[in-house]
Amino acid sequence: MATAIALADADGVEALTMRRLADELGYKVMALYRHVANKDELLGLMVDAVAGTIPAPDPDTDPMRGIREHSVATLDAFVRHPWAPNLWLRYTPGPHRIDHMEYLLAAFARSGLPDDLAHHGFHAVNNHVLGYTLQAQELDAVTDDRPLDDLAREFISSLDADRHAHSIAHVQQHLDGDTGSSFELVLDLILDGLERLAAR
Amino acid sequence: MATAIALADADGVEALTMRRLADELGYKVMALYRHVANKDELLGLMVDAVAGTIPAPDPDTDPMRGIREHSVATLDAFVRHPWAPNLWLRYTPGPHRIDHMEYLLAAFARSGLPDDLAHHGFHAVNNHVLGYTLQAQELDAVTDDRPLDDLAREFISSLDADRHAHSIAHVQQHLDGDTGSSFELVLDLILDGLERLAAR
DNA sequence: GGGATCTGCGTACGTTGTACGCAACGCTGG
DNA sequence: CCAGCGTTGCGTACAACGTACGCAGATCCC
Repeated sequence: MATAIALADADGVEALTMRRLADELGYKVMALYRHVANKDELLGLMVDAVAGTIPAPDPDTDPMRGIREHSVATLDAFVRHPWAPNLWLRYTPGPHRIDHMEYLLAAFARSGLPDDLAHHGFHAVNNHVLGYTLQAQELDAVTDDRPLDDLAREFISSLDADRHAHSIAHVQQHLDGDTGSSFELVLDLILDGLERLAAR
Repeated sequence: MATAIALADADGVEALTMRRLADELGYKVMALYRHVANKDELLGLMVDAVAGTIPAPDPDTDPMRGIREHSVATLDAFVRHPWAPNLWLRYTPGPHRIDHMEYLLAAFARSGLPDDLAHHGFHAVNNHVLGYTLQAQELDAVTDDRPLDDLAREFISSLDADRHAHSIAHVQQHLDGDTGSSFELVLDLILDGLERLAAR
């Protein structure tokens, strides 16, 4: 598992072939099949292993604060393992992912939000973390080893200055780096919004 | 393109092979390569074609309302083409996707939000739509032709009733169907939150 | 009417996941 | 101590895939 994860981290998940993994481990391909049923199972286990590295905040920190920390920790793991978020969705949760899920649900349960808002909140936070990472990866993935700025500028100049003025401005904002990360801002938007809804 | 999309819709994107597509069209494999450089380009074009089917609301509807409608329309397209959201992230936007992006950015520009909030808002909404669809698909994808309810119940009974009480309750809520879709609720949470931030 | 360009395709290759069955090892009960 | 059995590693083999390459016929333009 460790080798497989290291390999995927280093060269992308598409570089993780059974042969390559076997090589790396000093075995031959078919030996791997004594330990996993097939590649799919391997990938599922890898995802769950990543989930296992996400630390759950202390169970008696303030719920909303715990949710925040938990989300940031998850984002962190996804940044470390860029292939993970995509696979995350493709498999039935393994034990670590269940714990991951359980923590978040427990925090929402302690938050005092009414049941249905807690339910939606869980999904909202999950979506946010996952969506945000995927979107961030979009940029990385597209850049085939060329500096991102170059690509952005090239993209801009491929656009029609009139018809796509806003798109140009938006990319320009990224280039100028004058906007921080949306991640925590939007996360707070969601959490505060939930509390405000509950208060009514 | 139409055939490729139909194929992916029907049997999943993994069933879309160059040979299969050629067959379906009544050609042989290598003929396809006169029209696309490689499979990757084909997939990119498919995604852009899907983006082209997403109707943009009238440009002078109220901005926030336009954003809402646009998001719902996008969700709709993603539901129709479940393979799309994943690929969406993997390619530099083609012309239709740029228009799609441009509409959303223009609406935010008209919304009166300060620049940085508009910038974050754009990402927040994109994330939400994308994340929400992906999450929804998780469920569909996992179900290998078995009724979803069965799988959910099986999942529940595989959990430890004490350690995973919240997870069980959450899945149960889904089974009972007593919570509506989070999609619009959370979307509004984000949009309202942005306006509230701006008002301060 | 003759070249250039476009379109379809046959053949072939390298890479991938994995089925199948054999051999060597180590444990365990008599 | 040994027979038998489960476990582990692996060699061979195959089917499916994306696609490089080059030829042949059609179409278009001057």
